[in-house]
Amino acid sequence: MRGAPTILHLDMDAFYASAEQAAKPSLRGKPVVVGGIGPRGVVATASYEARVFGVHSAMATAQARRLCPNAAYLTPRFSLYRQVSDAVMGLLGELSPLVEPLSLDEAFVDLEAGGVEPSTEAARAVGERLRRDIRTATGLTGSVGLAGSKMLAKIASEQAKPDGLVVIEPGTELEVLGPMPARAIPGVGPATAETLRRAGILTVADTAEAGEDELVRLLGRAHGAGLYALATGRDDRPVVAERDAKSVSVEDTFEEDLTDRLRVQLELARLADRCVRRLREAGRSGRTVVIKVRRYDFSTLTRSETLRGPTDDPTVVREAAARLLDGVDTTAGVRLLGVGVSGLADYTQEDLFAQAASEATQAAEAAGPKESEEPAEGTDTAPRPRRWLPGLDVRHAEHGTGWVQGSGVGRVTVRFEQPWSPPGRVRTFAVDDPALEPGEPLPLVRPPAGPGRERSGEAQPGEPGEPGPAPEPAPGADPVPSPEGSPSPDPVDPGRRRP
DNA sequence: TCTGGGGTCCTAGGACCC
DNA sequence: TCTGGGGTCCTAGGACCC
Ligand SMILES: [Mg+2]
Repeated sequence: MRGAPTILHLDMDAFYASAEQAAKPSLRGKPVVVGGIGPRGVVATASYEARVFGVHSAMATAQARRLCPNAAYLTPRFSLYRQVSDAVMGLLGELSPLVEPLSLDEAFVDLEAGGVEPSTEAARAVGERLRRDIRTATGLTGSVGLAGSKMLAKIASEQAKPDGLVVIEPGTELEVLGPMPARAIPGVGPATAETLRRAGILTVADTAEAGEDELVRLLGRAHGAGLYALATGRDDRPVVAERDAKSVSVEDTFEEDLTDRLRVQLELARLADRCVRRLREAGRSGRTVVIKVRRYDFSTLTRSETLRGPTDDPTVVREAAARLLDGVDTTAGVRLLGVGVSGLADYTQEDLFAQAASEATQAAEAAGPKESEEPAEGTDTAPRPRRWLPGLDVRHAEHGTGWVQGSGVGRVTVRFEQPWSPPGRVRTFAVDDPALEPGEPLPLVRPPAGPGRERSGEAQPGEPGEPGPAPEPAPGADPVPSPEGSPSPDPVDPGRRRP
């Protein structure tokens, strides 16, 4: 606890959805849902316009479509969100060396460690300036909470949403916290809230009143003691700059349950390769391999095996995963598979032990050793068919850059617009039109077109042949409804909503 | 037409060691 | 030897967060 509100929590507003609206002028002010597009997808972020319809994070996309059929449903573009996140985190880094990112769109900042005078006025001024700078640099809004502890800074930013700033003055913690539902405390989720409710504990004040012993009895040692401290306003957790990851994992939910054992083995090997690729990109190796299997009925199990030493060898991880799968019955159908590696070490550390162990296993199984660096046989099946997922960037040889609005029955609908253009128009192409290719996200704020930036004779990214405001689509030029992606032609025009 | 993907931390039992 | 007891590692599962 501090005497001045110098712990800052930043939370970007509806981050993914807002980034999409900033990138796609035709979606501004309209309901936008970012998340899994497939039959088993869930919502990652809904824009505020979509939340009005009851759509929220973690909801099945299918249910969101029922509630809000006219929203634009977009697949996430993490490369864009990471770009924006890097810019925002860079601004935070100018405030203090102590920045603790919690996700792409959230972070704590210790302002005192950055030399900000420990007063409400100074902290507030820094917070407001930060919000302006974020808007200028990214075009997006973020909300800021300021308090004397992490928990209260986070609660303050929640209260500040959207596009606001809230200070919780040190000394007022308990009167602010007391009436709030226990669920408002970070770390109290559905299960804990239910346990507390059954014990008659509904508010934070109730939680504090219950006492530490009772909470430990209900929730266990660590959780009970931790919750008691937070409920009584005691929170001395320091802001710590980013730590090294402790595990790397990859998982996939399949559109339809897998029943064929060979297919299950193949997918698991692919996942192992993807996991190792990520591990290597991070410059790490790991000692424990874990697989995850979610069956048709959503029952989920994990199996793990610890090697004698850390590895980043795809063959070693693939084989460990395959061994672990041997002990799992998958005959009734599998909806998800995952592969993870934990017990991470710097990958410069030798993994000869693990490789030796793998070779021993192979010898025991009388299986000839494989090429270590090659993807598993059959796991690198090259061209999966190109999929035009709604929301993704495309470039057309003649019309410039745009994004996929929907696709189906052999056609793909593209809206040609850029973050800095007026709303653009829609055109439809055959899915295999050679003039159409996947594109990269454009920056949300137009890069300064200073001299020296131009590439020789090439047009600026996004400039189609025809400048100026886009005309309305010609009647009849519109595409057909799509089984995947947004309803065409205009997913969000309220004037076209069905009754 | 139910229920993603990437993580972190905690618990609990058995093995093993001191 | 016990009217024992910690640590630590491994494994499996679960809660929680964004
Ligand atoms: Mg947010």
